[in-house]
Amino acid sequence: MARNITPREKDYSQWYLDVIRAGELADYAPVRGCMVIRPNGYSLWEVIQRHFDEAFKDTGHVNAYFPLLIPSSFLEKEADHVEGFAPECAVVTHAGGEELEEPLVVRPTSETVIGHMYSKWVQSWRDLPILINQWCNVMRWEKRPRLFLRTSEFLWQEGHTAHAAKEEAVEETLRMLEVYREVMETRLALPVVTGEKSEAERFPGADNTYTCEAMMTDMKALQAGTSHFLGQNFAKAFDITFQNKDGEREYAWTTSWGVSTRLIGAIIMTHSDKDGLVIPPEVAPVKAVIMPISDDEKALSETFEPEAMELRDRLNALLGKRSVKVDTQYHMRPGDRFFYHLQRGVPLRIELGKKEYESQSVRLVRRDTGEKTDVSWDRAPETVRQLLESIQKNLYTRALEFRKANTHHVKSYEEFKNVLETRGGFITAHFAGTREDEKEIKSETTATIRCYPMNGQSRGTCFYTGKDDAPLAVFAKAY
RNA sequence: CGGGACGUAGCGCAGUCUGGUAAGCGCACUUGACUGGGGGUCAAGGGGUCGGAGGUUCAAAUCCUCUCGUCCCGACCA
Repeated sequence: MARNITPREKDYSQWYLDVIRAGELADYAPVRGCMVIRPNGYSLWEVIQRHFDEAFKDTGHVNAYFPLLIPSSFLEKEADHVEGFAPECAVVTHAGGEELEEPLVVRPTSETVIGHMYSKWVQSWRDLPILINQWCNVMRWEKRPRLFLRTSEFLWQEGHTAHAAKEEAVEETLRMLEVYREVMETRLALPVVTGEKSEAERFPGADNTYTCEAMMTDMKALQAGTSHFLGQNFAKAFDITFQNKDGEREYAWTTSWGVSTRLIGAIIMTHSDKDGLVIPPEVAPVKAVIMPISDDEKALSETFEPEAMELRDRLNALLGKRSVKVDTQYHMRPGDRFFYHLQRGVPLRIELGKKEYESQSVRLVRRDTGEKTDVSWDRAPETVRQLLESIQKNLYTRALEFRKANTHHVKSYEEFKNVLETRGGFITAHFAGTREDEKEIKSETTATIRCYPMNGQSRGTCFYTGKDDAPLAVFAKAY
């Protein structure tokens, strides 16, 4: 039992912070709302990044970089956009020892600069589509920051595409939503509900916003990624026009989509436990650690350690460079070394001591279940591979089962309030209310519409207004 | 931004009401010994000027003012 981590049931927020501290993922920066992502957190982000980046490139996107500073007049060109972002913008008013003629906004997102550039780059239908992504930082001033979930500065990826036809842009929006779902489920082991956002929760300036919603182990919802169909709103604001095949001038159709370091928060709150961080093997910077154990220094350096190195090399050949490390922290006692890796979420621990050496075997210990397996040296690589797969699968299944067990369908508002209070979790219900109704429900229960699920084509009577033919919605309290 | 709690060693805390003989405890850290397969034992050590600034006072961790930050609740929020 970890003694430096608050039990989850005692204080969920404190548990979350303890996991981050014990796992050395992040630390507070001198500026309020900002965080330092420490090497353990950053290497996790790098693996996550790699999976998404691959998926973007597989779907024809290329990376580019647009600047951090945006003329404030750009934000104002799209009415909803400026209204949505103005309150959380940081603005640079002085530079070079002088007051600037036009203040510069630190990007909260880049639709505007990118729109400006696209208008220069697009002339003909032959210039479309443009499929660009950028990895960068953004700044949205937060009143109530929380490590990884809501910080004033965070790292993310923003894809921005422009298309000649509306259908193509809609298709792109949905394709990227599906790419997100795929990577989140197969790599991060995060089951998500994909769906469309209500009008109230839509991205400022978008016609439609689609989302991936995940359930955390406190049963609250976390928006893990969004994909927006921007219609021609930004094309009109930034004059992104092209000549079509008939020689007519048309506005382009644009999309944007993003996932951020918030995903690290999602991994923590989905998989971690009383002993700290648990990382799914597919995103773990270190998939397994080999621990030579002995009270005899000579045996360690001459026998166990060389054996461990050899096994490491065989495993790395199978699992990829640097996937497996040998723990040579012999100044620490075995128990301390166990906890060290436990708290860092390493999926698999491989013990090699006297007992194993004599029988030419190793002991494998799973991070997710604590289950121990002894296996001979020659069968070790294959078994490790299988166990990692099994851990990956187990984490996903466990999270999915948890979500299923905590999702309830209701037919009336009374039932809605009752379920929310007594059981919590996700609530599915047919809903045809207005924006005001949604607001009313929120102020009364603090639950919001997370999305209208993609695969929830069922229609029914609205639980709130009694109207017929209402679409299915997922409600929950959210981060 | 409103309400509440809190900032004393790397972490967790006591001391603050009743100013002085309070810079203290546990863990962690250093050195040594015994140990060593889920956070071991003993011994000897190092480390803080009490979030910051200003004020009251012979004297401030302690009282007053301002300020910065963290956590919780609320408002707001891709």
